[in-house]
Amino acid sequence: MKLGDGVEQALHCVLMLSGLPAGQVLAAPALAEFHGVSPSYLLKHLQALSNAGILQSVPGPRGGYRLARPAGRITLLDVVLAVEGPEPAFRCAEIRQNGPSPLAPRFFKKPCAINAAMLRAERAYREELRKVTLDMLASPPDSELGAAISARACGFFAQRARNAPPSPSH
Amino acid sequence: MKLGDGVEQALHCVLMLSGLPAGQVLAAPALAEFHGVSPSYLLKHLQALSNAGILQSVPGPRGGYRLARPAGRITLLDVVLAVEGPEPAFRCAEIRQNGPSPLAPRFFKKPCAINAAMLRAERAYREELRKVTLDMLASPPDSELGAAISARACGFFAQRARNAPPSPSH
DNA sequence: GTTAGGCTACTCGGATAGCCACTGTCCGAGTAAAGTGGG
DNA sequence: CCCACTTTACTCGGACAGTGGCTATCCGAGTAGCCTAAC
Repeated sequence: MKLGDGVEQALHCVLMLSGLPAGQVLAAPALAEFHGVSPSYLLKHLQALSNAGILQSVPGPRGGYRLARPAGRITLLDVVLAVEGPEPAFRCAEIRQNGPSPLAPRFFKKPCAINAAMLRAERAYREELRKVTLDMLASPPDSELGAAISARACGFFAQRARNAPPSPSH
Repeated sequence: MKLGDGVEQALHCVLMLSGLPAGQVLAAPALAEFHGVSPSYLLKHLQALSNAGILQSVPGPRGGYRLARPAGRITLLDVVLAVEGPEPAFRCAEIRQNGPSPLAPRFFKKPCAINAAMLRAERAYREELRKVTLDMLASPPDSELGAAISARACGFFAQRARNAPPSPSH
């Protein structure tokens, strides 16, 4: 049970993009520099987020990435599934069917109790992630931490954010 | 996010051992043959379960494995953690500290909101697995499926199970 | 017949190669802006 | 002065190697049972 490091990068990126002023985009190299990670590798995950419909990519010069829908409608589960893939962590190989005296095939229609329990646990995991939307993760601006984060992000936005078509599609 | 295949093997093995009559043990080759998996590889995970205190190993001829405590006191979480390791799936690398304008170190005392949310979700996952004990997974003996499973296991026990010291230690 | 000794065979335990997925990187297709020449 | 074209530079997108962990395997340490031989 191990999540790739790209998940954290993707989460921080979408969280940062959630604070971006409307009508502006941020390029992948800027995001990579801000987080101190490899631009090429981050681009890989940004593509996955774009393909999943979470981010919207604007090609060409002054292009970049932007949230495809409001932060309140993007959950942590969306981001994790987009990066890690939708398949569940526990995959039952049905080893009951192996061995010298396998059960009759008609018993295999329903998943075994072990598989059911594991999937139920993973369902709880995903449900917990589904409850959390991006706007919940922004630190309260009245706190010292929130103010510092906002200041850092705004300063970086003023330096690197670019204007782009307000809503090109849909 | 992916669990190793060994988890399923370990779960099926402990579930089978939970139905073993008291005072008997089952050897690793027998468990491997019953489930149709590699004996050497299964042995690796049985060792992990033994080191975790879930199974009890009896060395020598007529030796084998047995549950170290009643099935009602063994949870799925115990087995999963023994095989996969105790560290959480999401590890925050604190990439906030990277980049050109990192936050002040005093803000890093508390984990970021992302890390907190991910750990909370994983906590729910583990809590769900902790609720399920081995005796809950045994199919009800009055059902057709339960009867078939019991018959298969008992037949295999009569063929491969061996007597061993009733309770050597503790 | 009984018993002590040695032997054998079977078990678990840890240390050792092989392979796949994640990590990290590169170059190509596409596009908006800027520069340039002509009208 | 205005406009259309070319060039440029920057962006995203997909295809290509490197490495760590899971997969699979082997041989060694230890022990219970069995055989043998002496008493």
